[in-house]
This record gives sequence, C-alpha cells and structure tokens, in this order.
Amino acid sequence: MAKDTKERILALALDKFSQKGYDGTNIRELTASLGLVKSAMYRHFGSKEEIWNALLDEMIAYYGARFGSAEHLPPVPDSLEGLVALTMGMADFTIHDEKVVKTRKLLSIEQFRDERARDLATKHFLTGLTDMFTPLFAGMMDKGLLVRDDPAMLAFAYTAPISALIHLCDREPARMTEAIQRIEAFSRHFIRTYACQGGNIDETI
Amino acid sequence: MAKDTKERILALALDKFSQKGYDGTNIRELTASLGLVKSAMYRHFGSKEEIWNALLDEMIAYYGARFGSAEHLPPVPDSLEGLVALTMGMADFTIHDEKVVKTRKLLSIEQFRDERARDLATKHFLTGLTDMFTPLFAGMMDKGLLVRDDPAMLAFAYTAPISALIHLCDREPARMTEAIQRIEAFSRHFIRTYACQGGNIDETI
DNA sequence: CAGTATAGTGAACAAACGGTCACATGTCAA
DNA sequence: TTGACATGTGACCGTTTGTTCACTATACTG
Repeated sequence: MAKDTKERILALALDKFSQKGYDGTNIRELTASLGLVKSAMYRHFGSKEEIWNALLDEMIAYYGARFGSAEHLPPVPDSLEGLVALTMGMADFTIHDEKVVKTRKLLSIEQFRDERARDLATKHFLTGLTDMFTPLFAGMMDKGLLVRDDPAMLAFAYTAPISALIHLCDREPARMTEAIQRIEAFSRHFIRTYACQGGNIDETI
Repeated sequence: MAKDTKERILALALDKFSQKGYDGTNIRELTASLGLVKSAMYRHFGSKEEIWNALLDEMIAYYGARFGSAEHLPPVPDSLEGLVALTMGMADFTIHDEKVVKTRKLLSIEQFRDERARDLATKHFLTGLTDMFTPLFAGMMDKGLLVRDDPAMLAFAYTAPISALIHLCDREPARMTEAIQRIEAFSRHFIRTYACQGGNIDETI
C-alpha cells in the first residue's frame, strides 16, 4: 500500500476506539481491517499509545481549526427564523458528520482516563456551543431581535438542551429524527420566550 | 471474610469500572483490593461478565427505586424560591453521592458497548430529570407561580443545562463549586424568565 | 461427633495481548 | 546497476488476561 497508511491507521483507530474504547481495541484486529499484519503498524507508530496520542493531537487540532477560532463564527442572523435555520444547519452537521460523531463517542468513553481527552470533552460537551452562540445572541440583542439579557447565560440555556439531544443521537441513532424534531421545537420555543416584543417579531414563529 | 463478599465485590467493581472501564479492569487487581486472591472471586460470580451483568442489574434496580416511581416525586414547591431550594438540594445529592456519580461515569464509558447500559444512560442523562420536573412545573403553573406553557418543554429546558453542569462535576471535580454556583444562577435566571407576572412573585429573586 | 456446605488458597492453564526482529520487496536517486 | 530507504511479512517473545481445579479451613446442621 501507499504512504497514506499512517492516516488510514488513524482513521480506523478513531473508528474502533469510538466503538470499543482504547483498552477494548487490539492492534491485530485494527491492522487486519486495513489488510495489513500487526507488525506493519510499528513502521508508522512506535506503540499503541502513540496512536492514541496522535489521534488526540489530530482531534484537538481539528476542533481548533473547525470550531475554535472566532473567524469561523457564522454571521449574526437577521431574523428569528434565521436563528432557527442556523441552529438546524449546525445540528445537522454535527449529528451526521462521521468524524465529529466518532470523536464525541470516543471522548465519552475516554474522558476519565486521559487528561487531554477530558479537556477536549468539556469543549465538545459544554463550552464549545455556548461560546459560539454567545456573540450571536449579543448581536441579535443589538439588532433588537432578542430581549436584552446576559448573552452568555442565554447561550448556555439555548445550547445545553440542544447538546443533550445531539448526545441522544450518538447514543441511540434510531431516535435521530425524533431528536432533530425536538431540537427544532426547542429552538422555536426558546425564541418565542426571548423574542424582543418591541422589535421586529417574526409572527410565523 | 464474611458473606458480604459478593456485595463488596460489586461495590469495588463499580469503583474500578467507573474509573478504567470494563476492559481496563482486571480481576487480580480488583480482588487484591479486597484482600483476596483472584480465584476467590469465582466462588461468588461465574465470570467477569457476570459481575458486569449483576452490577447493571443493581444499577437499574437502584435507579427504579430511587428515581423511577411517581411516589418518590418531591412535593410541588409553594414558591419560586422553593423551586430553587428543591433544585439545589437535588443537585447537591446527585453531585456528591458516590454511588450515583460512579454510576454516571460508568454509563458514560460503557453506553456504546452494552445495550442495557445505553438505555440506563438515556434515563440518567436525558429523560430522568425532565420526567421528574414536568409534573412539578405543571403544579406550579396551576398554583399561578409559573406562566402557562408546555410543562414538559419547560422541564426539558430547565433540566438539560443543569444536567450538563452535573456532568462537568463528574468530569472535572475541581470545578465543582463553580458548577454549583452556575446551577443556582441558571435556576434563578430561568425562574426570572418564566415567573408568572400576575401571580405571587417572590420579589427577592 | 460426623458430615456437609461455604469461603478462600495457590498452582496451573490456554489464549490473547503489545511488542521485537530478521528478512523480503519495492521505489528511487546516484 | 547499485545502494539506501521505506514499507510490509511472519515467526517469535514475555507478560497479562480470564478461568479452572485440587486442596484447606471454617462454620453450621443432623
């Protein structure tokens, strides 16, 4: 095979680790799934734990590039319906993107065993979405779309329930459509609650 | 040792499994922590997996006895401040009770490997608190304490953020007091939002 | 007292694990 | 063509894993 074996090992390690955990995955099975024999792996990684660390490096880098920087913030919605659309688009991506889903599952499994996994888990499960929506909500308050309130508190109140439903999709994929419907219902309920009465309310909500 | 060895094995298995997972825990170390030798375990359980299944039986039974039935529902608060007190008492218990904490950590780790663990995880992480607060909110609406709204939606919007902060305590115990403060702050913010304007508002909130 | 569960011991087992090494193959530059 | 490097192979290694078993000590029961 070619030189991309290292990346193929990492991709499959993410797949296996996210299903059976680090301890539950063995190198024979992992390399066999790539059509290799276990010793071939040691040409690319010095040990099993080195795979784990490289995978964590990649996950951390991916998170930073995809969600970490302020430049990747979506524009402030111009309407309440725009907030719903933005939310559903974001939810749709994070629920269906295989790499992100596997990363969350892996972090659920390994967050108590590895310090870096723990920190990344807090970002994925708690602070990430909140930090993303806080400036959006502040902007929507400035535009008179939402009532004046603590943007960070509102972002937390908005994203935590959505995050819980995203977790439900990870855990029980059979309930995915139900979860997506509940995300939209919650989003509209939230907006109904915090829509600015004096502003330009979208009556269709 | 006495006849309670079986229970001591289960208690220690919960402890070990919640730290290192099922695959990361070995029987030698587990029994050694009890002052026994590994073979002694097989007098009480037929295999390692039998420990796991017995532990899951116990966790499921404990959940049903402690949170499952409607008779264990706390009384509907008589004031908005009563809701805060009830919430903080519930949070204090679920954050500090060792058995419950370990159960949540174990379910985080094993939810993707075992079907029964997955179902119990959904109760612990999503439906449990919501189902508990839904009738409470309905009662508080009847009493004129909260605005008329969908009680289940409000309960979900209330409990999901609290649940996220409880998870933070499991993951990063060092941030426990911060999390508890945020739970109370969120609780008061939520109540400020949904307090019934026409009812007997507790102005101190 | 004899007899029989019950609980714990320590040696032994096969299987599976992560890891090493000498060797074969292919690619590419000198 | 030759030499060096990267990649993959298969046999092998020591360790750890879950599990079994013959045996001992204690405690209860007839």
